[in-house]
Amino acid sequence: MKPYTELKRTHTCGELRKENQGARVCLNGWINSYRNLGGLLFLDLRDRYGKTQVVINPENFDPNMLAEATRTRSEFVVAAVGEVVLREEGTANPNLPTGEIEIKAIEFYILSESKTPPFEITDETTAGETLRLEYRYLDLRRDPFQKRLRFRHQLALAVRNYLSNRDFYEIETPLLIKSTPEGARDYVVPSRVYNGRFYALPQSPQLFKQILMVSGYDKYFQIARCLRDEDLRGDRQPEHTQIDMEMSFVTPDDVFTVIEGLIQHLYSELLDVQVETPFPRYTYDEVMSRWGIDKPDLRFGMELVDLSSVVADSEFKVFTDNVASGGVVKGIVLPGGGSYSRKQIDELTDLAKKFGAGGLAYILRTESADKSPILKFIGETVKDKLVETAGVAKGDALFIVSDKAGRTEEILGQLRLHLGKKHELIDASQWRMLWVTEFPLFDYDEESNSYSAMHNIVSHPMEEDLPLIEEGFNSTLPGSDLNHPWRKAHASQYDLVINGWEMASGGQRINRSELQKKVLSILGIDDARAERMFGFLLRALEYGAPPHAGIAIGLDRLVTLMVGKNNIRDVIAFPKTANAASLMDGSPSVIDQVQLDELGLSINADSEEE
RNA sequence: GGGGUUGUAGUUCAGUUGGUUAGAACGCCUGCCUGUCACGCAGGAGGCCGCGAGUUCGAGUCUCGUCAACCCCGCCA
Repeated sequence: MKPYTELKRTHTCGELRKENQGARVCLNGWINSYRNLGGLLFLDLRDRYGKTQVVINPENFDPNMLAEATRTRSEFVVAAVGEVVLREEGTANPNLPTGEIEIKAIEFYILSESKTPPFEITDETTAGETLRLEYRYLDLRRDPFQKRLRFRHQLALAVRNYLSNRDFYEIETPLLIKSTPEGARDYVVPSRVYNGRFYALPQSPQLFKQILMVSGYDKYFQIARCLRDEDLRGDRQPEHTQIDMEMSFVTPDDVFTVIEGLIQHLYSELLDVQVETPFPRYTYDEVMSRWGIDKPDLRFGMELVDLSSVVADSEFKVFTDNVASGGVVKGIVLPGGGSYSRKQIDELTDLAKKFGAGGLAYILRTESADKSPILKFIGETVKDKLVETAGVAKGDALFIVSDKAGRTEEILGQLRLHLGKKHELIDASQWRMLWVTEFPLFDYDEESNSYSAMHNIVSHPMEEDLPLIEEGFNSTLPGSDLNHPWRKAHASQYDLVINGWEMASGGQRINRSELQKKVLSILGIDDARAERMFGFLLRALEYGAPPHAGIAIGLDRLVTLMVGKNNIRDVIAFPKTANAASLMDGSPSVIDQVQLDELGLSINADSEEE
């Protein structure tokens, strides 16, 4: 066999056309398929650029090379030297860009053999995901994956160009950082030099990008890996990639403008979709009230309708008592739901209970009558008023939940999503972007009687709410009281939502150490602990930190949505399973005793495996 | 941590009320075939029914446990 230096490809498997007729070429590629017609041999070579048919006629063909060609099987890597010829009349393949030509082979070599793959490398596959994750290198060979990873590359490149053209610097921040156990659980890396100490892998570059603002790099971005040791979902992996940004001497409006321009640019460049800007903005309170979720999918209707005042005059104590004690009664209308069966109602009720509802009331409207189990309690008048208020047409169903404020909305929000998907009410051709703003600054936990950060510890309170921070310290109200100043404070914090996916999250950051310390103390972190955990940030804030704001876009999610998939595994080359394992390389795995000794670690006997 | 779904040939699946030798398609192997491109035709090999207990005369099928994958809640931005 010739040395490979003489067998390197002259063309890819996707580029030859009839204009190349007569050229002597050499192709390298994988055997996509082979067809032996009893002498005449057709081999389809594949690489990431396409497929080209090679034909071998045994007449006048070197017998040794013919033997090699005959034993060639799927996924062998081969080199074929030959002449580009026009296919005979009627034998062109219109399904292939290269289908008008073929390579009439002169020489043929096997560069590398392949075992029979566990599943066929085809555009569409029925192989299960477990198998495909174990043999990820074969799955990635498939054309849909080649296209998606190409799309991902192009998107990342477009992001870099767009931001670079607007004076942003891409600056890398460290992967080995200090563990700050706020928010998600850290992935932790033991130190060899300092036995008993640990680095953490970053959940995001948050604090480092703020410090870059202090350092004067007033427009920063980074396509950054972020790691979180939390349970997985279809839209969550232990490591994901963010388009992380921060700007100084700006307000949130400036961030919105940059992001809207970037998103508009990406959709236009990559999908040829023209997106309208500015994106609509809704406060957190408004989206929770209208859609019952902080990331509403606006591609379909079914907004929540407040029915509290309508049922307040009814005789139905379940409703009236709830409203009297501060609860709310709300409903959603399912178009065409008037024909719902007993069984469908029961299923939906079970689902509502799963989301925390005590029960699910309903009114089914048909041409002939309105059916409802609560009719005898609420009476015709209130029923008609409900139907009118909610806008229930004949043939529709009204589903009603009566519960505490907040929970009612969340339950209905989940039901709305469920019904929207189930009855295919979602217009998949739409792209609906929106901003959600004015999140609560703090979450209050009833059990531990303490505050936690709704987003993160560096969120700047909204300017008009700054007095509430001070008032809170002097308030005599218990933290559980909804009127406590701290519970009324909002953060200058915003999310970008696209088609019901939380696509980006950001905010204006605290740039004065005094305020930062106050917020930390509200979160139950005293000065000593604050110094231990965030001392480096607090100190940096003491040396002239400019007003700054930023955001991070979930790159995996954005790509997933743009390529029309619904799981981020489909746009990540080497993802983990739902149990955070990699089936391909077998991580996580046990390590040698030698390694443990060097790190000064020992494994508890009861947690040891194998 | 909790709930749900699934696990049978290399792959995707079927498998009756618990009953004799567990099937199909694709893939794989062998032979034939000189214009195929989902090539065709003929033949063949291939099974710890995820794993472990239990019930039973008898278990792919029923029960319990366990493992794995997927989805959801908690968790997470």
